[in-house]
Amino acid sequence: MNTPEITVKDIASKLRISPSTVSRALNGHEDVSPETKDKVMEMARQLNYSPNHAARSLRTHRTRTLGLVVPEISKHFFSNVLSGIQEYASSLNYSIVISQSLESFSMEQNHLQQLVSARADGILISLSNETNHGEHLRKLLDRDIPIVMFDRVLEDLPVSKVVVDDQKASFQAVEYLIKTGCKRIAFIGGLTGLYVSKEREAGYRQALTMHGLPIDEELIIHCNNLNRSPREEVTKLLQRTNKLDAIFCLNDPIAIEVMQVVKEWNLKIPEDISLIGFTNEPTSYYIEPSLTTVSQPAYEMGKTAVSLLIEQLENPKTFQPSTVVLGTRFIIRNTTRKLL
Amino acid sequence: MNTPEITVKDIASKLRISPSTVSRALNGHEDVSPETKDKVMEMARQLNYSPNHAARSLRTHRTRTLGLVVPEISKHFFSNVLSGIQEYASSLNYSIVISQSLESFSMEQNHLQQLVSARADGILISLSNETNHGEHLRKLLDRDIPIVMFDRVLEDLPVSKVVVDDQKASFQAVEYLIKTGCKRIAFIGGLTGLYVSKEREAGYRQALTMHGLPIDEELIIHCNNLNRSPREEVTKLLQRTNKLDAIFCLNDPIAIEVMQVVKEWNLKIPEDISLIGFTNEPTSYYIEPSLTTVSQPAYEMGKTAVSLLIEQLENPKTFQPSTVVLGTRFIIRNTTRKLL
DNA sequence: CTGAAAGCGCTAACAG
DNA sequence: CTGTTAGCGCTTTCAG
Repeated sequence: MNTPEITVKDIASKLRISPSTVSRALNGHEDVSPETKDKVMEMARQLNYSPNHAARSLRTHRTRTLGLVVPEISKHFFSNVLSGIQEYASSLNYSIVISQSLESFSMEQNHLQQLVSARADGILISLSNETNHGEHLRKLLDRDIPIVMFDRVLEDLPVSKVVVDDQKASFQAVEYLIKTGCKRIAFIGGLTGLYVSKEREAGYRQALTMHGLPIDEELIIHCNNLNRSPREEVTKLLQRTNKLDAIFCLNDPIAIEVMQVVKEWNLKIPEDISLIGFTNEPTSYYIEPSLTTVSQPAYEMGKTAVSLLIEQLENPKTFQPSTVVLGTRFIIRNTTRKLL
Repeated sequence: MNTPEITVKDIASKLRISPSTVSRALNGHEDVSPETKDKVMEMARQLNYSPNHAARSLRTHRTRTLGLVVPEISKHFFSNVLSGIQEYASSLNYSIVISQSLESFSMEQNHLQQLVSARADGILISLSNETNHGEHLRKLLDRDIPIVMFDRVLEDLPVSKVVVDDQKASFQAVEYLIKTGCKRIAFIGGLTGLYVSKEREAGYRQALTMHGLPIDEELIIHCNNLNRSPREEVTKLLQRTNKLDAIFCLNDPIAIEVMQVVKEWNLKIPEDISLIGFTNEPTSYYIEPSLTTVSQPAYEMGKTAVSLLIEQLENPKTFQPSTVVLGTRFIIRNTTRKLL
C-alpha cells in the first residue's frame, strides 16, 4: 500500500550518478551530457517519479502558485474570468489557488494572509464591495509579492490593472437612450464605494450633461444589497415620478429585477420605459424582451491579468505597473427603442 | 525592499528559547506552558510571522491542499459546486487548487499528474465527457491519494461519491409529462458515454414503460456537441414526426435551444409541445415561457464532496467509501401543462 | 560534464 | 515543560 516517495536520490542511485546531476537533467540544464539526460528521463518515467513541489519551493523560494481572490466565484462574470486565468496559467505550468471574499473586507484580508503563508508567487484580486482602501494590499507589496488587480480595482496602488472603460461604455449606453428619444433617465447603482458603480454613474452623468439634459438627483439611486433591494427602490421610484423614459442599471441582475417590477406596473418595454443593463449575462439574451446591455470580456480579462502577473514574475527587473483597458461591446437588443 | 523571511528561529532567538518550543506553541501543542505560548504568539504577531507552508509540508507530508478537476469552471453548475467546495474547505483551513479538463481525457490526466506532483492531500473530481474508464484514477489510489468524485462519477471505483438520483428525478419528470396527457415524448441526451446521460435516459425509459407507453427509438436522440447540435437534431425530429407531445432534455441549455426551434416552428409551448430541462440554470426561470426543470443542489454537492474528502483525510483508519445521494427538486413552471 | 556538501524552514523523536 | 538533533527532497555553490 504505502508507496514510498520516489526521489531524485532513488533515480541517482539506480543510475549510479549523483543527485545533483539528476536534478540538472530533470530541469533541462545545459551542462549535462545528452546520454545522461536521456537515461535520467527514462528512469524517471520508469519509476513514475513526480517532483516534490514543497521541497523545490523551499529551495528556490518560488511556488509556481498564484493566489486568486474574488468576491464570489459562482457569479457568471467571475467564473468566466477564472476560466481565463486557469487556462492561461496552466499552460505556463502555474497553479491557481482560489478564495472568495464574499464581499467582506475581513475575509479578503484573511485570505490574502493565507496566500502569503502559502507563499503564492503573486496575487490576482478583484476587490470586495466593502473594500475602500488598499492597506492590506500594501503590506503584500512590502513583502515584494506582486499583485494584479482586475475589474474592481483601486486606482492609487502601484500595481498592474485590467479594467474596461466603464465610464465610456456607460456614456455610450446612456447616449443611445437619449438618441432614441429618452429624456428622463434613471440610474440604479450599487454601493457608492464601488469603483465600477462610480465609473458607470460618471458615464451616465456625462452623457446627460453632454446632451444638455438636466441631472435630477432623485433619479440616481444606490442600493446596497443588504437593506435596499432594486425591487424596492424601483417601486419607490415609480411611485415618485410618473415621467420616466428609461432606466440604466449598474448590471444585468439589477436590470432583470427592475424589468419584473416594470412589467408588474403594466408599463411597456421599451415603449414606455427603456432598460439597459451591464455585463451581458446569458439570461439577458433569453429574457423577454431581451436586454440591451454592455458585454464585458471576462475570459479575456482573466487571461490578461495572469499574463501581466507572470510577465512581472519572470522579469522583475524591467517591470513597470501598467493598466490594460479592455474593450466593451454595446449590445442592442429589445429593451431599448430603435434609433430613428 | 527585500524583506528577509521571518522564521521560527527568529522568534526563538528573540525570546531566547528553542525553535522546537516555538513550533509547538504555534501549533497549539499541549505540553507548552501558557506563558511561553503567549509570548510566542505575541512575538509572532509583532514580527508579522507567517509560517512557510512548503517547509511544513516537507516535514509533515501533508500540504493541506486539495486538488479539484472539473470539466469547465465557467459552467453555472460547476462554479456553484466550486463555491461550496471553496467555502467549506477554507473554513477548515484547506486550500483548493483548481483545474479544468475542458472535456478532454488527456487534459484530465495531465492535471491529475500535476496535482500529484503538487502533493495535494486529496482530489475532488467530476469527469470529462471523454473519460470512460478510471485507470488514471486508480494510479492515484495506488499512491494512497484519496479521491472523491461528484456528479459525473464512475461506478466501479472504490472511492466516495456524491451524486443525485438522476434516474429517479428523470422518472419523476417524465411521469409528470405523462400525467399531464403527453404520450409521444422524445428524449434529447448528450454523449452516450456520459453517466448522467445514461441515468437520465434510463429514468425516461422506465417512466414510459411503467405507464404502458411504447418506447420509440426514433424519439431518443444523442447529440455530442461536436457535430450534432440540439438545434439540428430537433429540427430533424420535427420534420420526421408530426405527432410529438413533449421533449425531455438532458439539461437546461439543450432545453433552451430546443425551445427556440419549437418557437420557430410556431408550435405553442406547452399546448402543442411540453418541455422539461435539467439543472435549473438561472436563465430557465427568466426565459419565456419559464422552463420546467429539475434543480440540482450544486453548492451542497460541493460541500458534501469536500467534507467526505476531509473526513477521509483526517480519519484514514476508519474510512469506508460511501456514496451520498443528494435530493433533487422538480420545479414545475410554464413549459408543461397543468395537472388535471 | 559531474560529485560532495550544505541548507531552505519546519517538526518530531529523544532526552532531559 | 523544554532543548538538541536530525532530516523531509530538492537545488546550488564549489570544486574537480
